[in-house]
Amino acid sequence: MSDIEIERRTKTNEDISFCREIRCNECGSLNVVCDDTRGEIICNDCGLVIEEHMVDTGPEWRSYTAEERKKRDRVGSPMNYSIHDKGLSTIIGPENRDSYGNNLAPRRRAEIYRLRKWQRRTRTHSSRDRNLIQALSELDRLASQMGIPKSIKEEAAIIYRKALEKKMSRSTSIESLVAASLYAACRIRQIPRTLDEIAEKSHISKKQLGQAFRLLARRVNMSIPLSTPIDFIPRFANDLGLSVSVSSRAKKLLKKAKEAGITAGKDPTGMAAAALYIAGILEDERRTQREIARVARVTEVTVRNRYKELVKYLQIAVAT
DNA sequence: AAGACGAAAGTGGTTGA
DNA sequence: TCAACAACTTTCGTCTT
Repeated sequence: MSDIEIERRTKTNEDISFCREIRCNECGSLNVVCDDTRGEIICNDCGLVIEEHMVDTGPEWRSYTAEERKKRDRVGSPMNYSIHDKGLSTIIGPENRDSYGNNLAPRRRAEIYRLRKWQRRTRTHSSRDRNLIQALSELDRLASQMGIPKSIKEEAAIIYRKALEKKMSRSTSIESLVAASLYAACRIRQIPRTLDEIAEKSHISKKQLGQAFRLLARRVNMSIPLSTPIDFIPRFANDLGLSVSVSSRAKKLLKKAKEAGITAGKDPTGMAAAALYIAGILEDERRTQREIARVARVTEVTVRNRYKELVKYLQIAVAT
């Protein structure tokens, strides 16, 4: 038991805030923090992930009045593009009559004519903006449905803008590009979602999403770290209702596996699933392969294969 | 009856000529 | 551009608890 190091997430930056009214259901502590970056509520004493996939309750991207605009302090440059009427503004009608149906005076008539002209011009100029409006609203919907924290949503918005600058909207649908940006943002922040999960909530296929993402990674030169199995452990463990000791154990197993070089080239979710399976047995909180395979979105066969590899390595480790 | 195991064939993506 | 290739999935029969 002593070799199990309980990993504690502590208050490290301002993304984390205390939420006093919540009590940890594992140890009863009130030392519970809210981590917006990871989208989780975590007990600071025992490390239990109390809540994840929190719904983002922050202000909307769009704003329609000067007062509202002042409140939008949480976003940076993408906001410039998100202030838009979204097609809801008044359109000056084509008839030269006032609201009573009377003909307009010549001077007034000329004025209205000028206004119409400018409205037409600004509208045709804003096709790019309209793309962003649509994209950002889709991003809002997707992120909120998946419980993605706002900081990651912003990251995704920035990535999307970069993609637009590279003219990626020519070859890729808005939906695919939004989903790919979100996927990339999650990878960058080390709390990966699987392609499957995002494709499911978005209205595109996994294949389309994968293609869009690969194109995105190539065109927008940014470093997207490889997702490691360890990144998936907290989420899967929580979905399976496993205790912290199991996930700590699983993480330890994965670290050893990585040192042994048997994780390379393997699906990280499958790897994470197998580690949790073994850790569950070791910690007497067994879950069936089927249950684990379901939350990790891989097949039982894959869990088994990874599991066999891990066990093979572990026996060597025990023997030496 | 449910879970675990493994073989065999199929699928979609990557790589290197 | 195409074929070889590795990883993963699907399917299904058998063994174990």
